[in-house]
Amino acid sequence: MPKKVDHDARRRELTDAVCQLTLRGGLETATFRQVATEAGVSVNQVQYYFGSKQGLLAATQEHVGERSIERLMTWIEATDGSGRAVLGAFLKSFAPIDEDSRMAMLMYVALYTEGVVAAMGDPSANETRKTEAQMMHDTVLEQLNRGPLIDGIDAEAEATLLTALAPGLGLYILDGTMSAEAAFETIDHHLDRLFVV
Amino acid sequence: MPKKVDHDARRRELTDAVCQLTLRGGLETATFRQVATEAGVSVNQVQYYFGSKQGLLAATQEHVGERSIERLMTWIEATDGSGRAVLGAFLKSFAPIDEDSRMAMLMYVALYTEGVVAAMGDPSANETRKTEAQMMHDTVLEQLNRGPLIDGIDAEAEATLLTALAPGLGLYILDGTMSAEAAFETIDHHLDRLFVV
DNA sequence: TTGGTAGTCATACAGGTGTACTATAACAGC
DNA sequence: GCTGTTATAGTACACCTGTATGACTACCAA
Repeated sequence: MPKKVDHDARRRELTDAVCQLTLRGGLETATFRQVATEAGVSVNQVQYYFGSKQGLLAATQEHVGERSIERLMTWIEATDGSGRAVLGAFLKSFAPIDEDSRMAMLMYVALYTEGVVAAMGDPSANETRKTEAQMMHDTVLEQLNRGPLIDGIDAEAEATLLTALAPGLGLYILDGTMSAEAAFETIDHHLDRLFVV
Repeated sequence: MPKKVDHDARRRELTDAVCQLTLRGGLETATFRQVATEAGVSVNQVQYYFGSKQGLLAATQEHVGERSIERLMTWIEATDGSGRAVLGAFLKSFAPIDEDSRMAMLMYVALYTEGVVAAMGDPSANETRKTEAQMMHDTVLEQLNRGPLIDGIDAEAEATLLTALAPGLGLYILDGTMSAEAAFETIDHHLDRLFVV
């Protein structure tokens, strides 16, 4: 048997380079040559581990998603476990407040357009996104249903609102239009209206 | 004096071609040659009217913004003029429900990343965006203050929430995750909570 | 009619792109 | 130590990018 390397680790180094470059100069600067230079390897190594540019970007998207989930977990672990606290943590985990989360959001937006465009030509290409959105909605709804909710609150409708609110606020934080504190206040203020204190 | 052409009209034809191409294959397919072909003119004409690629994209962004404002006006004119109705129209005008508004939102997202990246290197480059966000917030707040609001409603906090909610919902409509009807219901449902009926 | 400028086109150029290909180095098993 | 597979590097290729340049056309003022 020949030389053995940790493929996952190598791949992650390279997708990290993609993120770093995107953060500095946008997705269009993440070329094979730039990625290779950033990671300190040859151009061919990028080909070798991903096959094509599309493969590289797909893997990057995947890795960013995984790290976002990890980040969410730490947010949740820091709570008291109540429905309201877990929900708050979930929503706030979307906020781009440090380099990691900024990068995640930026990458998501950068890859968003081509995803939408691709979905127009081939609707089945959008199934992953739909599934994720459904999961997000369900998660929010689940925590809402743990209550206790104020009388007359429509959990389903609130879940839809919160599911859209969180990324909306995230974008404003990302572009420097809103402070993270203001966004968190907005979330808390609205949760105050839903949960019995 | 030599031949005279309507520069604004020519420029708009070309930026329209950029939008059309972006809608079909993403912003990266909107090259000088593709734009020229789409508009049925020579490559040089694009140079002649915009000078550089950056000039073309900047003009495109501007034209899309202008058309969004026009679209908003038609939404508002269709209302009874009450604070609640105008606010609802304002928020719903962000929804990408036809080809025009879909294109506007897609272009906005496509140009968003480089805007954010540019703002990192040069914070002053973000002033326009900040001004627009402030104007949006003020507009929402103004209509809220026309009331009549239910007792205890914090208009300032609600303005921030609605300002983030509208584009958040818009993104879900754009990527096919949510129907426009569901988004409108979400907006109306929340406005019901703010305004006295 | 004529001159001069605005507009238009075709083409050239230097540089960058993703990818294919070939050759070499490193290592695990025999 | 040898062997065969994996990993890595270097390079070449065809194509596309934005931009610069020079020639040609259409028009209006004189």
